[in-house]
Order: sequence, then C-alpha cells, then structure tokens
Amino acid sequence: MMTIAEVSEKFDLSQDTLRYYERIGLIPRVNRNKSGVRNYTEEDCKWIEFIKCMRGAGLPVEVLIEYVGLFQQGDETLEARKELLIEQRNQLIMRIEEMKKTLERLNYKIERYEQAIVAKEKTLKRPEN
Amino acid sequence: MMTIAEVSEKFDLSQDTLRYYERIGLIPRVNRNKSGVRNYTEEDCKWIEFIKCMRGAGLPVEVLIEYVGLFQQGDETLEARKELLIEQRNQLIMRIEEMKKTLERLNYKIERYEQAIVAKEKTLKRPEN
DNA sequence: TATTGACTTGGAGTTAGCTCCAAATGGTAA
DNA sequence: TTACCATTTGGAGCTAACTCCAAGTCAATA
Repeated sequence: MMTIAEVSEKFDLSQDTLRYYERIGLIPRVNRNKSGVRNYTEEDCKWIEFIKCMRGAGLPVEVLIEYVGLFQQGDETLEARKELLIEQRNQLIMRIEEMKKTLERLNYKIERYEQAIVAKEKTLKRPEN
Repeated sequence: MMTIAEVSEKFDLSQDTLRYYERIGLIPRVNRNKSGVRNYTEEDCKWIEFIKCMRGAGLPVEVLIEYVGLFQQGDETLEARKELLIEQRNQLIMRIEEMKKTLERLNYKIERYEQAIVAKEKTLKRPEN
C-alpha cells in the first residue's frame, strides 16, 4: 500500500497527473481509507506503470481509457482488447518507421554539415582570403 | 511557382497550416505577386517538405523555428545548426528506443491475449460447463 | 487545543499546434 | 459592370493532455 506521494515519486508522475488519470478512467479507481485518502495497491501500480509506458510511446489517452474500460468488463472483452492492442501496435510500427526514416535523413544532413564546416575552415586558413 | 492551393494539395497540409507555418517562421517567408498572393518556389516547397518530415518525427515547432532562423543568418551558423540537429537526433534516437520497447511489450501482450482467447474457447466447448 | 501539513474535490487555467472565421481585395467569367 | 471565387490578414477558437488552484478535511504534532 502506497500513498500518492510515494507513487508519484516512484513513477515520476505528478500527483495531479495521477489524480487526473484516475478521474478520466485511464487507470481503475484507487481505494481510499476511511478518511478518503488514496491507498495504492501493487495492482494499481502495475496499471500506472503500464499506462505510463503506453503513453510514452504515444498511444492516445482516449484509446487507453477504452482499454481500461474493456478490461473492467471482464472476459467477454478479451477479443476486443486484443484487437485494440493490434491496432495500436500497427500505428506504433508505422510511427517507428517514419521516425527511422527521419533519423536517416538527420544523419545525412549532419554529415553534410560536417563536410561544409571542414570546407569552410579550409577556406579561412587559405592566406589572403 | 505554385499557389497555396497546389502546395496544400501536394503536401497534404491545409492552407491554414501553410500560412501558420510561415507566420511563425517555421518556413521562410514566401514571395507574393503584385496583388499579395503567395507564389511558392521550388525552394519553398523543399522547406515545406523538410519541415513536414521533421514534424512527423515529433521535432518541436519551436526548435525548427530556431533552425530556420539560424539558416537565414548564413554560414556563421553552420556549427550551431549542426549542434541543433545532433541534439534533435539524440532525442529522436531515444524516442525510437522507447517506442521499440513498448512495441515489444505490445507484441508480448497480444500473444498472451491470443493464448487466453484459445484457452477460453476450449473451456466453452467442454460439455456442461 | 491550535497548528501544521498531506491529502481531498471540482473546476479553472495552460501549452502546443493547429483550425476556423470575418472582412477585405483582386482577378476572371457572364 | 456585376457576380463569383480564391486569396489575403489578424485574431479568435479548438483539442489533447496535463497543471494549477481554492476551499475543505483529517491525522499528527507542539
């Protein structure tokens, strides 16, 4: 059992973000003690870690909310959840591909800059010019 | 020479986005004809294509504005531009790495779902249960 | 008992990156 | 000439995803 302060620290997510995630259903509701204070279980932490990971890869909040919703409906939604994940995987693969291409382009561009800088330095060293 | 309508079509960017990019300095200023209408050159198109590519990989608008600004200052900024690109390349590499890990995780999760679904179907077919 | 400090809530505010709008203009077709 | 259409501008509005705030509650400490 952890407090929101500890969970915030552990996952490097602000307390506000943790409350926000819960409010919008991005993580299942966290239990409170008698005085209304959140008590995060291991299970809650796993959700948070999972969501943080997926968000970090750019999966939209909206889609993850849907996933959590399906999960809470039980085994009837196994297929739907699988389909959702497959769709997101496809998107992710495409984004990675796009980024890899851009990376190649950046590599090339940087190389060209290095050449240009060397060429410029040579020019400067040439006497009377 | 192309009109904004043609450029918009060609790069699949709205006319509003093209004007917006120019307004904020994300692409250099485009020349107008006597009546103030934009006339995009080949050069302009190359900038647009470059910016679209970099934005697609998630480079922030702010950083790209800086790059364009440096470019317009001429050869004095070769080194600064190179450094800027290297920094962005590093960020990009990290993001790709993160996404790849998430992709692996999604693959694993989907596999587990497939197993779970098969298991569930077997259960359903067992008589009287 | 009074104060402190972590926590709660609902709601407002912020940021990045567009997207839309209204009013004005200029070229072209009927 | 009149009507139409694409374009212009500055500025307002929008969406996603937080982030901040004020007012209130509770447990623990001085």
